[in-house]
Amino acid sequence: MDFHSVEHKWQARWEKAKLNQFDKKSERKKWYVLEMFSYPSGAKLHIGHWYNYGPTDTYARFKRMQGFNVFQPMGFDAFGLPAENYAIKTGIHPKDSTEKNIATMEGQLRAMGAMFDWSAEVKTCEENYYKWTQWMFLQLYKKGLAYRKEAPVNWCPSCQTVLANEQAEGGRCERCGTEVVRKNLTQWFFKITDYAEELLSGLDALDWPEKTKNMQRNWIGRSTGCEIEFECDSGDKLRVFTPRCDTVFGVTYVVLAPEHPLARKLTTPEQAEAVEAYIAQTAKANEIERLSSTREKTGVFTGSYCTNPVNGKKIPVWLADYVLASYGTGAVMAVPAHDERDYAFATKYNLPIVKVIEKKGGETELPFTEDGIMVGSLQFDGLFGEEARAEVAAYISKLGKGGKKVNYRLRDWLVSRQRYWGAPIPVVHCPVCGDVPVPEKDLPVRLPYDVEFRPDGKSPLAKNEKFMHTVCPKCGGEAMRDPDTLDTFVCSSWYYLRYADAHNEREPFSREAVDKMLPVDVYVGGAEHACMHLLYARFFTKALRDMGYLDFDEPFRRLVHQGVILGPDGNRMSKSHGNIVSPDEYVETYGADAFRLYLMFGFSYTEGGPWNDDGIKAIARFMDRVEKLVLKVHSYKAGKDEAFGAEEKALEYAKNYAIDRVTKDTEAFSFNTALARIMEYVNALYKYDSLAEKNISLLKADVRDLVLMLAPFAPHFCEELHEAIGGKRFVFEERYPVADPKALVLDEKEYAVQVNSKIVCKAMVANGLANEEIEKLALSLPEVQEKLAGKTVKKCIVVAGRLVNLIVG
RNA sequence: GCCGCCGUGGCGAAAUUGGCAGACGUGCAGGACUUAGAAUCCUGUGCCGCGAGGCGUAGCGGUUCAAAUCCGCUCGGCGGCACCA
Repeated sequence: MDFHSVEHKWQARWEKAKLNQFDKKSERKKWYVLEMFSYPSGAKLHIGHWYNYGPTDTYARFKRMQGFNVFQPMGFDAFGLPAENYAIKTGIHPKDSTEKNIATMEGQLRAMGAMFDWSAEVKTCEENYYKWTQWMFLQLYKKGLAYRKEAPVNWCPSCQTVLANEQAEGGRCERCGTEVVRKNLTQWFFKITDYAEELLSGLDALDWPEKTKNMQRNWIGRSTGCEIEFECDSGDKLRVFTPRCDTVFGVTYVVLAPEHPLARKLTTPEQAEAVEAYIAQTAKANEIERLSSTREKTGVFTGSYCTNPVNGKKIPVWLADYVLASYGTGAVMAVPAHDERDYAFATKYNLPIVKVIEKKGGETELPFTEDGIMVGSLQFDGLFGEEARAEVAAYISKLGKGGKKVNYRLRDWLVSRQRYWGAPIPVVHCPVCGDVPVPEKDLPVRLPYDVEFRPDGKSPLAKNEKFMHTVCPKCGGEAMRDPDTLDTFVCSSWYYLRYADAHNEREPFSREAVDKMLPVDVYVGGAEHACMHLLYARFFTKALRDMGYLDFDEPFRRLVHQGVILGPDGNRMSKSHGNIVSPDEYVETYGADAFRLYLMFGFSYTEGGPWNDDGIKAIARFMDRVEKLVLKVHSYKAGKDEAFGAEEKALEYAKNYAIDRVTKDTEAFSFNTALARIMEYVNALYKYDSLAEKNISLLKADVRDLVLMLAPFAPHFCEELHEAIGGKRFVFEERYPVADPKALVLDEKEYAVQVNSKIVCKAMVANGLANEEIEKLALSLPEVQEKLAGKTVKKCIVVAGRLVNLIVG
């Protein structure tokens, strides 16, 4: 078969017949299959694209043949840093390079032959899309879910630019190697923390990989504990958070983060110099350094004291940068006896260590951080673990000094980017009215083309006078635009909604379209998005629901992560490893179908693994075998009164078994085993075909079923075969074969016969035989009798359809 | 350090979830066809042993009539989080 002309032929016919489009008028049940959209890079499609989109398309086509009205859209996550970096390097404008890359990629994606519904294509960098991204921002703002505050950015003093975290790995600028410093800027945040609890609890009901759910749980980081107020001699009140309030009698000092609002206020004149020096020193240290747990702890005494509310003891207040300003209250009660960090710090600075928890039935070695029995804690002595904490928390609450509290690690989402290639933040800063959102009717705030995006210390947009100067929508006075753009994760947080109504000019999507097509039934993409994209998208869905634009809670019902195809050497493919395998040459030699078949057959889909050349030849051979068989059987002439005997029955079993298993495996994204079952079926057909006497009309029907069965896996190839054997419609307009349960019931099955759990022999057992009969049958076997000589049977275990085990002694 | 996942033939991998380990495919060996090779087809193929038989799912131990699968410890690999009090 000439694969290339066959691919072109069917792709053109599918296109003409609009076969790949979602049928908005159909009554069939919708099935929304979504792959994570692509970033339009200049390079060609790599194996990762093929591995994500090829097998998932097989799944989509399979659902279509099952009678679902499948919606499988594709688009481009087109804003973002790489295009801008490329522009800085080459001088080619991000818009130009991105548009060019999209055009190239569209062509390649079409050539894959996936049934993408291009009529719903979305490109996030186009006005008709980012207009609505800005609209989303405004809705969140109206709802109080967008706010502005100061936050540090990574700043490279040499490149004069803000760096994303991944560009500042190891504390150095990825481009020039200069040490990155922290700089404070006023930036926009989305209040995702408002949804922390729901984002956490919602995970339970989702059909997602457990691993991913766990990562999100971890990321959200719910911690239950107690807030406790320590009153300072100055009268200031320090609140701390602790999940271990049962250790509160062992507090020997309190520590504030250096950025804590009371840090300077609590510093006594004698300590002022040391404290100022310490604050300056920690401000210099960047985020990465500070977060390293191996770093030696440092700190400084403020000179002030506060009082432990449970025992009235006076304890010193320290500053230390091992306490994070952004978590809990930014202050911590230190219990060196029962916390490793506090222990290390107390040892270094000679602070007292007071044991208040003892190990149940054993030596208590400090620091002892497990649950234990309270000691030296007045009325609480003898209490243990959870009960102890409940009692102490209740007491603190009674004292009016705090009480139970839940904290989350999840931080609000910083969405400002000091970058050019993104959606401008639709806010005007007016000297009179302050921050004023741009009225919806004035959207989009257009991203100007003519901008100096080479870095020189300012946001690129800030240098464009024409863009920056505007009038205040509220008072009409002179005002300035926000010079920042939105994080590209904002764009990708709602694209799956836009697909449903991609050409709507009046709103981001109509309620009707979304009600009909959402939520996404199956979402397939890389596991690297487990925490960011997938969490943000869930947040958007919930926020939009609360604003009345949707009525579902979760955007993605089922989630599947494809594995990673590694280089032949077992390393991740990369230029530096020199191990990149390009799909192109394989597609050229063997065709698109063979290539995707190999990707499905050679790997466990969710595992991936090292690339290996050998398998693709085997796939080509398999396709050859199928083609030969199909054409050969098609050339046969059927006779009259054809026999239906044991051979035919065996063939029907083989077919129905294959259908049954392929259906289940494809549903489970277990493409390798699905194809193994189809191969077995092909072997069975060959075997039957080799018989002298055969039922031709049965064989013809079974071969046709083979073509249907294989169609989602090798779409062009099977269209061609389907046509060759007289198919009048597209193969994808046919129904996927359904297994006949009657054909799956065999008259007899082979059982393993065991004596004392060791296999002795095999025996054919008639279907439906009672357990006692099976036991009798087993006992009568000569191999069993031999083992049984002089012993009695104590017990007999029968596993239906599998084995019989005689326990003798 | 913490959390999670994984470890099965020469290789890619299966195993209906506790029930015949190694499906399917590669590779290898032998054979058929061929002047020869390629392609194709057939047969064999976990390991040890000529054999009967024994041993085998990283290692050790446990539960069970029965363990790749469940439990405990050890070793090795991968992913995530990483001073979150």
